[in-house]
Amino acid sequence: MDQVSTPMESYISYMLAAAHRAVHQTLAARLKDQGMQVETWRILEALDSERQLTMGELARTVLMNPPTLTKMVDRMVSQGLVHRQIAASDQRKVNLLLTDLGRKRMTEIRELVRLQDREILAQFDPQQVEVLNRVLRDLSDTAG
Amino acid sequence: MDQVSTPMESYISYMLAAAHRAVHQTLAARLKDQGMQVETWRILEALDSERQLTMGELARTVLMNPPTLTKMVDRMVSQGLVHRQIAASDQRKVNLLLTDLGRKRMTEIRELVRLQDREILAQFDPQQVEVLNRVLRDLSDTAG
DNA sequence: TGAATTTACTTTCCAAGTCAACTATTAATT
DNA sequence: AATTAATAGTTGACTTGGAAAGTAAATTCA
Repeated sequence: MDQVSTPMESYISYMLAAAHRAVHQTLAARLKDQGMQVETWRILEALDSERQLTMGELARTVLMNPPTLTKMVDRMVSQGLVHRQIAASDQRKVNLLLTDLGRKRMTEIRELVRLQDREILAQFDPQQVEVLNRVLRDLSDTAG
Repeated sequence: MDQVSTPMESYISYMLAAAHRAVHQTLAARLKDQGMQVETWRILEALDSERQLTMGELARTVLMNPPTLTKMVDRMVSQGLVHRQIAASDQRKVNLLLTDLGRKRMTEIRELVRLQDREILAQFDPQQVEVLNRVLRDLSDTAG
């Protein structure tokens, strides 16, 4: 795969898109074998770390727009991975909770993701990894 | 905007997605004011640097799947930004060419993109920028 | 040479995403 | 307290994206 050297590579938005796409696609392919989508796993993972996440909080965490999340959660509910619970404190809010199946699937998939992470990071030295994390974190705050 | 610190941030695929999303969204918002989409601009830019790009080459360059590109090019043709030309050497191939309008729009937008790039990179020191470029380039080769 | 294969691109059909409008609930104002 | 405004989430109409099939041209090979 010889990627032709174009001036495109001088734009950060492009380089980020390219790197993201490559990493996302390999991960997606692996998870697909397990009948799992990257975004679906991300939701499960987020629900595991913070308990009692509302739809809004979750949307921000998993980088989705609210309508997209609502529809994806609908599918996940019908797959038995999560269930909705109206918050007691505020009836407008919806808390999402993992089912046992959801937690089980999440744990399995998590290992695959960590494996890929290790494979990917193995090609860089620790300083590079540190800079990457630092910079990506700062870039994430670029937008509101 | 206080992004809660979650273990999500320990996954590279997530950090890449977050950084990409943030940068993409601010850029998209600016280009939208000019009635331009990021992907549309990317196509124009690619066509400007390499002349006589076929659909397939272009798809790889601008990080799109062929069917998606075909449809986007259809729209761009009807907007008068590009036009198709069947390659003389191989009748299966389609060369895309910038129109005068396409080239004009591209030049205008390019400045906006470069401006944002400068703003973003200003917050990092040169070594960080160098590592970022190096690492993103390597990550792009993660997938085929 | 002509049948089979590969390559380039497009189309089709269906799944998924998005904007704007909508409902319900809570908070703020006067 | 009653009205208005703001917030949380969902819905609906529309657009876009993607996998797989379709078309057509070029290439391989028997």
